Amino acid sequence: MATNVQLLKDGLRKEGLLYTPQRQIIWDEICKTDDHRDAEEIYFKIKQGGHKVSRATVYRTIDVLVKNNLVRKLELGDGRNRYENKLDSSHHDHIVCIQCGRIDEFMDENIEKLQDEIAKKYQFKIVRHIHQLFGLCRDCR
Amino acid sequence: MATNVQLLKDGLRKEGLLYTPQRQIIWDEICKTDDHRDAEEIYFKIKQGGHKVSRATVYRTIDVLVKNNLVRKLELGDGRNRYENKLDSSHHDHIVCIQCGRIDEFMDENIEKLQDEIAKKYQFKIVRHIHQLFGLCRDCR
DNA sequence: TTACTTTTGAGACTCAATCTCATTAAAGGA
DNA sequence: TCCTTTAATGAGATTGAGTCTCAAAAGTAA
Repeated sequence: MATNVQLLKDGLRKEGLLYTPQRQIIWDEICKTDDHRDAEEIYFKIKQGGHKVSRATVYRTIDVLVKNNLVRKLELGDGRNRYENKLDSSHHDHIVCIQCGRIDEFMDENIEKLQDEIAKKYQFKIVRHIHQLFGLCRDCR
Repeated sequence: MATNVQLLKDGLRKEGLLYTPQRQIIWDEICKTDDHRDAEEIYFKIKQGGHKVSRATVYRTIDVLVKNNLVRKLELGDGRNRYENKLDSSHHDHIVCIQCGRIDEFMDENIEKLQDEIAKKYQFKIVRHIHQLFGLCRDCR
């Protein structure tokens, strides 16, 4: 956990933000699992853990972490954003089971390259992308 | 517009739903442009056009049209879904300018194939996918 | 300590989307 | 045609994720 503390401190300093107990609690909670959880879940887990951090602070801090590349934001289009820590931070996209909610991660060098070509063709400077496959996983089909 | 009427009627019949003036008005409005508009925009355009259709009916009908493959739903992750008619319905994905909101369409056979391979590898049966590139368009970079 | 800045918390607020339920319209007999 | 049944509509209430407000608390620097 020690390195995680430093990661957070560095990220905050870089933005000119203060290091606070609340921000550490939130960052710790997000680092606890590799799940893809929404803000509400994270908020309640912190509450359950006996810590007192307000909902507003959870949302605000998650935004900070996303901006500072410590957390990846997952937009599944169902109205709730999910978040995952980027501790083992290789880029990947997601394949989601519409039945059971299972989320797997995939990464394909060739797709990434093709994306770059598309960007060039349309003269866009890409800053991020979303690539999600939705379907039935092996247990649900 | 004649064929559009038939498309709607067929789609509705297939689902055991009734053909109604409201549904026709909504479908007409969506066919009017190739823009990517949100439900609220479509609702107000109908209102402006002098027709009276309730917001609830607009939302409900759009859902029906999406389910019946007459309309494509675009989830950009900004809390508002966009819709476009699938009259000239070749599959495509979207490249979005985060500055001016411009939305272009792209399609890459190779990416589609790679997706299929990923699905196979993870043993998913894919039913839909989202692939969006976000960045700055040539006018905004 | 003092003066100043940033962060936090509680709850109000926003806004797209959904739900409720009484009313209205359509379909299919007889 | 009228009657019965079923489906759709409209107005407005409700939901729910997320944001905003602002007074209080905590941090910073001198």
